[in-house]
Amino acid sequence: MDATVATLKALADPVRWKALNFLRDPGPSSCSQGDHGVCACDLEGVLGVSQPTVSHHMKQLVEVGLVRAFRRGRWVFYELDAEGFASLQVEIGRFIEPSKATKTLA
Amino acid sequence: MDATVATLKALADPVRWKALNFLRDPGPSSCSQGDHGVCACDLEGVLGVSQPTVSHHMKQLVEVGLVRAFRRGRWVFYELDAEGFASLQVEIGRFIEPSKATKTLA
DNA sequence: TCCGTCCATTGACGAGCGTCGATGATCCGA
DNA sequence: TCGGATCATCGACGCTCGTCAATGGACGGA
Repeated sequence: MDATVATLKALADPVRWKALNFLRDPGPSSCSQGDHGVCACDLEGVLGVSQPTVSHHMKQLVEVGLVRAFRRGRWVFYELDAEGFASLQVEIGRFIEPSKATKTLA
Repeated sequence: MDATVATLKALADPVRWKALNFLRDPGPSSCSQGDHGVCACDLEGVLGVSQPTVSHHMKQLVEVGLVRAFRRGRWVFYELDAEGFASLQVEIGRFIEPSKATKTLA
């Protein structure tokens, strides 16, 4: 359950949220090929922060399992990790159903 | 979309996450009647923080629409707001479906 | 092999946030 | 009306986190 809080903390940032939305629906980018994520160099311009800050934020998103990173030659490509969002959606869904005695699973 | 980040920021805290889990499945409490939420006085012991801190955290959860507060006489009762969690679940779900061109809605 | 490009790491600064003690506001019972 | 109990607000402290400039590391082209 602490891992869930860490994932939420990674989501709860305007810059990272903007980055995730760009990964979900990137426009025509310079380096990106479209089928294997978005180049890191594009994020610097989209997010409006410096290159070290981009690296810092993307590292956090990777660590909590919301983003996957691929190295292709000199470039690093990022793409969304659906599993991380799916498990998070499950955790949040537990607060919606009234009281189904959700203690059957550890 | 900024409101979503604010909601996530409210979720991304260990104390508030613990409070929400307690609201979802409270044990036998002293003040609580069970059908209309949990008394604020119980939260102080459960969360392990002081009373002003409890008030501070619960205020944030109410402001973002994750918790509703009812005043009954001298006591304040809190209960989960399913709508807040539902809309948040929708926002997160948008990162799961591959590329459905989700820009049809504003 | 050398150099340029791209990304990661380091160190430091400033803002924001969680926390508490003290105090104020409100609401019953006596 | 008075007093106690419950919650909200205020002010202050300390820590965490986002940010950048500077530097380091890795890769490919010349």
